[in-house]
Amino acid sequence: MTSTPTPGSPGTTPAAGTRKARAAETEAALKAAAKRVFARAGYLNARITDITAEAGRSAGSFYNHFADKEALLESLLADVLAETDRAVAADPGHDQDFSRRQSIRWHVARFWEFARAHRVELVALRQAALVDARFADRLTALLEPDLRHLAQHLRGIGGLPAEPEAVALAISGLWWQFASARLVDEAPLARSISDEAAVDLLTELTHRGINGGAA
Amino acid sequence: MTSTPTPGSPGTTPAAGTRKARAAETEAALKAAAKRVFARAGYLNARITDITAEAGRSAGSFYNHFADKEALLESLLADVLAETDRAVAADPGHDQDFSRRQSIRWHVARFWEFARAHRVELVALRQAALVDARFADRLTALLEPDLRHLAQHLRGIGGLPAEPEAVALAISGLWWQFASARLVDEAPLARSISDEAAVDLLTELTHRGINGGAA
DNA sequence: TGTACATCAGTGAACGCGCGTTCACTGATGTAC
DNA sequence: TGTACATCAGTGAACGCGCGTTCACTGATGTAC
Repeated sequence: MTSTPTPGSPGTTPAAGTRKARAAETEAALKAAAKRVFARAGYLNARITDITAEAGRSAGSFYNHFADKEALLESLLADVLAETDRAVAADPGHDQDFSRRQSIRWHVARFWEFARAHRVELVALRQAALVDARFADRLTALLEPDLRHLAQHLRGIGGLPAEPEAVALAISGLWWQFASARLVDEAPLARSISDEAAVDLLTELTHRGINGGAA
Repeated sequence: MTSTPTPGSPGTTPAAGTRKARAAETEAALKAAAKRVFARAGYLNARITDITAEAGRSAGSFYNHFADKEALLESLLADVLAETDRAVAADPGHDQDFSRRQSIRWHVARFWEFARAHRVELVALRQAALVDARFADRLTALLEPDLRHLAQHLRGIGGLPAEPEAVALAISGLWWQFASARLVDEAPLARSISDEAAVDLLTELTHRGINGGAA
């Protein structure tokens, strides 16, 4: 062989104990720590030194991996999107007919899983969006495909209470708000509702709202 | 109050306002300026010097009237509550029967007026609640009576999709989320909807959700 | 009524805290020959 | 294979920016007599 194997071959996991492995380990530790700190204190309240302390690293180490707190959030969001893309790709073509309760329930359940799995990142993004226009745009961009997807499913259904886009906005808002109350705010009222009951309720409200309650 | 005339604009007439009148004027100017700054930059991004500059006062003047930015927000919220109490007191006993579309529409319209009139303060409160547990409690306390009121109206209606409290939470969330999208976020989709259409849509979705779409 | 002093609202430069960010340094890993 | 040097990840004390907050000062209003 010409020399030692190049430690940085793209796509391969670096051998344990190498520099790159150590660096990757630290980066992962910082991201995991950030999620815990965000969950505990909120994104806006989280200090960089909170994150490094939680990860058991020094303050300066942070800047070997991220330019600032915003870059770290971007990195977390990229992970979410990558995972979501993988999940979407693994999905078989789903039932498009929103006049059927089963079809609605499938969509609500997917949404609920997504919100539950990524609640920390989603809440952090919403907080960041309040303060930073760039993240506000990112949030809009994240939500828009879902909105269009929903509106698409509504097109062609008779007896909607308004334009498909407006109804989609309202329905989407209903889902997000309820998920937020249930998964994040931990409002006492919301906590007493099981995940299944929540999905059932959103399904039923959506179905009635769209189809006028006709079975 | 003495019989001294209230002074005119500070620049033109350094008129003989009493001290208290001058102080009250400055306090009002600071509050009005704060609302404009909050609307423009958001509560969290607003610096105290932004507010004093907008009000045309010096930085130090702020502390003659408020201990800090939080105290100013508290003061704005007190105004909102006082005004709301007055409006509620002026209200005749309203229709309690949520099986009637008209009754729902009345409640939605009242809610919409409230959200529209006080959107700046409400958004500021929501932002403050993200960062400050005291305001989080205040927000919960502000919303709770409405929630209970709503749940009360739902009790006794047959065929609800879930417990009255859960349905109230979802319905209330729907209203808030939609009002927020329409009145605050200025999402392009939401802006194309008129106030009346918004109230109609929320009324219809609520009515269908509660009553299963039966007219 | 006029005069002298007290008090108050407002001013803005200066101060200082919190926290993000830097940087000289350390020890370990990689490379050259 | 061993040796000397280069590079890198990590460290943590120190630096400095932004912004809230203070405070000595000013001019105007109120009060005492």
